[in-house]
Amino acid sequence: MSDIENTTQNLETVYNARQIEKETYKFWQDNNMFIADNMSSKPAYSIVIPPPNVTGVLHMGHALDGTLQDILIRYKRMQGFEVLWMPGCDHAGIATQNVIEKNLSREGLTRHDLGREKFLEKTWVWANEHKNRILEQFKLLGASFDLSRKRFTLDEGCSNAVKKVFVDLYNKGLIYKGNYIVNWCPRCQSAISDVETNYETEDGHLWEISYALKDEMGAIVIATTRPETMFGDVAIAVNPTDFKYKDLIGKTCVMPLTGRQIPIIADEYVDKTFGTGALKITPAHDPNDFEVGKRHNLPQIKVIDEKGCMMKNEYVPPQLQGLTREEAREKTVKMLEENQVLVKVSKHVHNVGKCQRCNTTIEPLLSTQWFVKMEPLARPAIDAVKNGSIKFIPERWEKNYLMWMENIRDWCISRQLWWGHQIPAYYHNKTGEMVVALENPDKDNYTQETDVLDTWFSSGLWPFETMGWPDTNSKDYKKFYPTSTLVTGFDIIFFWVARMITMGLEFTKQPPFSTVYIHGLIRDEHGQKMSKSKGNTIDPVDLIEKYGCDALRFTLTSLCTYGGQDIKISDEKFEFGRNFANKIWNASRFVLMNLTKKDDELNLDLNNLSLADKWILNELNEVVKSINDNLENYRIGEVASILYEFFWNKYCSWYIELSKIEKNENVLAYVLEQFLRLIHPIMPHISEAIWQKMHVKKDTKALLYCEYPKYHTQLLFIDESKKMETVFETIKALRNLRAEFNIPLGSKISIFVDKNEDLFLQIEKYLARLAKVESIKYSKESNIAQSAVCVVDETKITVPLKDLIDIDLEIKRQNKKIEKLSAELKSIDSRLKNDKFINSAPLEVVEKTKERKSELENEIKLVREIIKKLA
RNA sequence: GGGCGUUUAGCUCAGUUGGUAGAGCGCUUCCCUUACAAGGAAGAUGUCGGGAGUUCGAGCCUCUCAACGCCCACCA
Repeated sequence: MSDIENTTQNLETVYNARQIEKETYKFWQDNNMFIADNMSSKPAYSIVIPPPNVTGVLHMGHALDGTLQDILIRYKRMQGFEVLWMPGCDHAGIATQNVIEKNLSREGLTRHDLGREKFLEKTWVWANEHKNRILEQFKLLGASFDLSRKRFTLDEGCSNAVKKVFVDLYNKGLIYKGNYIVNWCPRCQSAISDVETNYETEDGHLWEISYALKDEMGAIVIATTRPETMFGDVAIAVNPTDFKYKDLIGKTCVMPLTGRQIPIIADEYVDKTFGTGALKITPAHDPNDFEVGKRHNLPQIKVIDEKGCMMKNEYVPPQLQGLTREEAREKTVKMLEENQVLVKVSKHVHNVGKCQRCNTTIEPLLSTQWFVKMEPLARPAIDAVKNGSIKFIPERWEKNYLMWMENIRDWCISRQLWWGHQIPAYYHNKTGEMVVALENPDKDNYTQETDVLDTWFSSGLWPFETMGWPDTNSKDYKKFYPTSTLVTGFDIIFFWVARMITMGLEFTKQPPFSTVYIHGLIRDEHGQKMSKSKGNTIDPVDLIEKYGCDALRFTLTSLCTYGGQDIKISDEKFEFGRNFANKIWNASRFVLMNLTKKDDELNLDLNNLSLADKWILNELNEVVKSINDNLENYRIGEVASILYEFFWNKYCSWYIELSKIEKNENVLAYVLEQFLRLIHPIMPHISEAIWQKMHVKKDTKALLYCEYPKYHTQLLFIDESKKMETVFETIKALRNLRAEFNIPLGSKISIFVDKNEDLFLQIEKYLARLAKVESIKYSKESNIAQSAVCVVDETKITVPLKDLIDIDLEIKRQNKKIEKLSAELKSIDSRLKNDKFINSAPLEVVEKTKERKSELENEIKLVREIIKKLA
């Protein structure tokens, strides 16, 4: 029939995860199995990877995120979709520039020593060296992404897309340049956006400073947490309804230390109850003051520079000029004290803005920046989620997204960095006239804007810039855009997801994806965020080396809950996946060793099945149904536990054991093969490797391409399944009895049963092997004087124990059972006696309860009789 | 200030149409039974955070309180 090559091969005795994983991944890659075909007639399913930073190394977050994407991709591939998982990296503006600058500083250099061009050259060299590293690491996860399409947010295609988007938005009036107060990081030397600013609670002080009134006695006392900014004050503001200060509004006061004169104004923004109820207005260094200043047409006086130092200008006292913010604060306070204008100092806890990248305290600073007007872009992005064309899973993130979108503020997109997309605006060298265009209109006379764009500006275009946009006729764009599912953590919903949605809708008129699958964040065993500085990171590469990639994937998957809770991990947790992989290997090894037929795939003869065969097929069928259902609904953790339970506790513990008694090779192989398909998305390597060894019909080249199992009604065997459950209960009861009476497995037992003769005849061989039952006799009445008895499904199984029996022990055992049964009966009884239950509960439930009642009553009756006879 | 999440066995956590609780690890006893000791068999363990309500019936729904965590806002 088949030649020797087609014979199922045996598996190695020891499961060497890493070796198998390396070989298997190479097999897929060498055969180009991850390459998407944009001319395929199959329906498309596509995912774009959240592009990891070029600076990055693989961490547990990637491992989880990558695994989940790969599971979806592999599942859909097996379902017959033409899948594309688009890989790539992000240029990570600030992060990368920081790395290069740090390297330079070791040589005692700054980027300015090199100049822009040289610096970028150096950065490109570094980026090119590193941009493959992280995607190479993703391969260790078994990622089935299409590396032939690998992209980079600074590559030519992305750069063109960025330029086009910028110019279009500008022409539509949705990008503007202006002088505004922004979050300035004195260390990064750049503006950053609101979402890149984190607030930390700090212990500070509230200083109350007296400002003397001009031309009259008296003073007004203001409260501030930042006295060093006072040199930029342009007014004192009080609440118009504050009677304390009613008479002062409109008057002028004289600033301490500098003697500059500023007006007292009224503005409703001022909180009467806070501090002294009087507020100094410093528009150049506080966002709220900036607004107040604009309302009252006040000047803006800058006293702190881009480095966070006091400026050298007429407003700052000479002895403070050039000092850092911190030094200046200390000295200012001292000076105020000396001048006896410091009225009060109190401790004050407040929130201080920090740069997300380097944790430096943000300086709100007046500067000229580029902004995207978000409100018009947000509206369709809100609608898309509200009308369901984009769905979040879990749903609760929708609310989060909508709340942010509905209160959206303009997005500061310019960064004073060199690494990134240089803004396509050009200034005339002489006139200063500005042109926003794809190309420099005249290289001799125009100079390009030096600012670059926020990194998230280009990643916001990721789903379509990677598909060939702006060429909407490109094959990839037509086949794979819009993408299907976006998989990411909740921490970048605002940074990334929201921006992709706004940009996608604006420029492609379609939502960039239909589902956003949000998973939890990986934390350490104490629930702390993992970070290098805390030293609590776990390296996925180490875990893969130690436990294997499939073990890592399975463990992570099994920890995913439907609600997307954060996942706490520790090294030992991965033993769970390792043990399961080992179990799969060993069970498969047993099956393969026992296959004699050469051509056994799917030759299921439904007319020639034993009770056990029907049971396992029925179980498998139920599993198939529920796995498909759960995968469609992103309940991936559930999928892992269902497969674990089925394989370990059904297939291995029972079916394989039964097959040692009575073997049906077809079923044994069929169930294993189907299981390998089912587990493949989660544990791709081990399943593929075993499948390659067992599969003989090679009509499909790889498990990766096999059809994902489907539910079949002809595999429903409900009655047989129930019977098998009785068999298992019987075996368990007998084993329990053995354990309780300390009967060694070596000594066989005989049993008497009073019912179900047909079934017991059928399962005699099972009981013989699995419960060491020597003989089964049938008798309505059995002498139980020297016996132990178990009752399974109302069948009385009597086990004569001769002198072995300890009657007291047996009575105790039976009484324990009565107790358990009675407790249940009691509660069921009270339910059934309640007319309201009978009337209002569904008929089905009432019937079920009644059935259970009669079952319990019978069992209790039987056990009572047993006790009576024993006593 | 606003919003969200969590609180279930010693530990880590599952538990979606409401029908008196599950897994893994750990623990106890026994077993190297010819796939697997990273294994097998048999067990023990919970007033499901507190309180109230709806219901015949609540871990699950409503309200309330408490503890912990996160996000947004940013009263100087």
